[in-house]
Amino acid sequence: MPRLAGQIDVSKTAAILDAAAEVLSVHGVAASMDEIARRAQVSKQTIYNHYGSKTELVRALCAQRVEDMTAGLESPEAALHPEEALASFGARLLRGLAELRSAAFMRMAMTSVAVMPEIAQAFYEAGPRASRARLAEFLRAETLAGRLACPDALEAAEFFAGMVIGSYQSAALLGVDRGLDDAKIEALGQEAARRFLKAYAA
Amino acid sequence: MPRLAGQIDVSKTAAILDAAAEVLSVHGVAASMDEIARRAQVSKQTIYNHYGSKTELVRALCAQRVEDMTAGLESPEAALHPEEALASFGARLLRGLAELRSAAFMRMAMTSVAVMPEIAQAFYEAGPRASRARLAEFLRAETLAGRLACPDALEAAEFFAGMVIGSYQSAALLGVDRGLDDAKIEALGQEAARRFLKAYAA
DNA sequence: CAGGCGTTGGACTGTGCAGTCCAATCTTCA
DNA sequence: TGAAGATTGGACTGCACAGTCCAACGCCTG
Repeated sequence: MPRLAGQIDVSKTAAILDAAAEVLSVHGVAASMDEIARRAQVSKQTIYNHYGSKTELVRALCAQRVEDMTAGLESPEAALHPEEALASFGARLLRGLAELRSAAFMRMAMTSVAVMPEIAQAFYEAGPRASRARLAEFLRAETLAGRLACPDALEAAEFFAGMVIGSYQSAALLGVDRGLDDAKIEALGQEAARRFLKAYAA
Repeated sequence: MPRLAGQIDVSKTAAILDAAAEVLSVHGVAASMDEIARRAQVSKQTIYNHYGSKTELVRALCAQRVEDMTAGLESPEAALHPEEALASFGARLLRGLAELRSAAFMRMAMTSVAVMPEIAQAFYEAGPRASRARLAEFLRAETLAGRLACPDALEAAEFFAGMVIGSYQSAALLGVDRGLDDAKIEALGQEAARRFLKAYAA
């Protein structure tokens, strides 16, 4: 990768961020800068040239992560039958949780609540809060269309998301493997959708 | 508090554990032994006499916590109307989450997944898993009695617990204050119970 | 070619912490 | 009263890590 004379090497920035993601998701905030530098095949000084401090590096990494989360979030498709739409939305939610990376990052954000509360807050808004908001929007539309009856769409969204996620999130965060495979994820999404429709039938 | 000649002073053991709980729940595993000693009004050496190492101290503290969790766990009362029983069980679940101490400990357990996976596992079993199991038992009984129709009681239990807890757990863990007061807790438990009954009507 | 600037790696500083050591003191039992 | 053993506090060791410094080197641009 070429770079301009005396300009910061952008390819290094990415390498550092990637390495930081790997190392931090394993060791949490306790990970050492030396190890990140080693993993990124970059001198420690270079990291400090790019980010100034460990705190800044973590902040940058979290910002990227939050962006990824927001970008990857899709709303339920109104074109489908509500049960199908909910089932597939639920399955997507669960799949997101099941990713190891995601649990590791959530863990990191939690760890640093005391040190950097804004980061944890950002995670909450981009993750749980945003997904519920999207779902609530869908439920409101379905209610207006007469296919559902959700007087409090946000509460209903929390209920549905909670049903699907159940204790899988706690399990993932606590490193307990509950053997969630694709088939189970689909089945859970479907059953939750079915029950939800019964509870909120128009 | 009296003690026997040359015997470990039990009152100190408790003081150490209390201090450790306070300090660790604020600073996480990063808390220093010196501070715990200061808080317990005990010399550092005494802590080492009692527990041998920081790891052992954390382990003991978690064991105590797990015991408390298990002891405090009550089943829904079958004598009540299922809706009331569920509502009050749900409210209890939420109240448990809302306690700051509980979130801090969960965070601590998560932080140490990499270092002491058994501890995290124990938390999972004593917390989320045990409460779901109790609830499932209740649902099975109600199903047998013909007041509900839960073909898969454990799944239904996860659904109900998930509805109640919603994203409040994530919020608590991420240090986001959602202003859960007693009134809201009651209302949530009630509404969740109502919807659940509709979804699983006999 | 020359000067500027990022990069490198390795040495270095300072700090904070786990865990140890020790001599003095306290508490109970025999 | 004496012996056993726990407690104390403060000094001490060893280590790991954040962050700095620096001299040598490469890469562009003018």
